Amino acid sequence: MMAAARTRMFPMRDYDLAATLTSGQVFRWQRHESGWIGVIGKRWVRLQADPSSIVAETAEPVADWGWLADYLQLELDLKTVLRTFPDDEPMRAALTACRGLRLLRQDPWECLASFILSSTKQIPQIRQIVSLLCERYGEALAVPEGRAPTCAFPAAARLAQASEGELRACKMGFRAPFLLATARKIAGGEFDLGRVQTLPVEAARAELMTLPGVGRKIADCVLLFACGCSHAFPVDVWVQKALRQLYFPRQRVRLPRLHQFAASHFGPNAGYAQQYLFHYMRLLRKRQVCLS
DNA sequence: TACCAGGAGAGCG
DNA sequence: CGCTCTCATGGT
Repeated sequence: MMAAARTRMFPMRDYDLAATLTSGQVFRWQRHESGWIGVIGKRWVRLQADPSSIVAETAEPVADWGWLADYLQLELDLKTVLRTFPDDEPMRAALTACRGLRLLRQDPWECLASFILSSTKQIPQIRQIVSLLCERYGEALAVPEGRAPTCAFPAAARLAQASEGELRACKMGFRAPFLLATARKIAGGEFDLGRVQTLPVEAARAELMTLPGVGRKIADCVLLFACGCSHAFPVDVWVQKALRQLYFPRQRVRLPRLHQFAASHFGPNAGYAQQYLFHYMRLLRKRQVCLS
């Protein structure tokens, strides 16, 4: 048994931490000097990546780092996942552009709440809303000496006590009543997020979609980013654009057909492939990738 | 200024 | 069923 320590080095290859933390699956990580500072559960965490390892630092000594290995999915063999992607031109381009991109394993409530806030918002705005929410409703956390104070993501029970007006003051606009109603269903025990994780994907999706403000896309985000359903394939405006442009050029294809195509074309880790397409499209827009 | 953003839900024919 | 409109807010 290793002694409890505040830092730990994990040997790791093929892990692009920057791409992973900025690819629109999580909204709280901040680049700081040469590393990343964020919160996992009720722990302040700093991550530092180099080509062969990830070094983690916490505020208080840790004996069992399993929670971090789980969050970062350190034991996942990326090459095995990538081999299940279809060998077509769009995927090859996305793979080249996004080498080392990973999927995290998030807390279901934080993921659900964050994506309820995500609808028709740009990622920097989602980050701002989530930041305000944590600052105003989250539990204060221990941080190392000299570090800025930070808070946990607020529990459903805490948000359930807020008023719609207070939530709107966090700049979430028309999403406020959705988040509030969902928080109250979960806090009141009317909806069991833990049980959803034990259901087959289709049943879990249907269950999630009974929550206010949760449609197909947000349900799929929770399934993929928090429940480990690597087949779940969230289709947002960017992924729609990617699928239409790359796979159905000059055709009129409706959303249900895109879902059907995605489910059959991208294999058992379709959701993983989806994240590569999403990130690839964003890199293209920012012109940070070569087209040829 | 006009348009768009990791959508969902309601109303319409 | 398929389409359109609305819902806040901030960025380009």
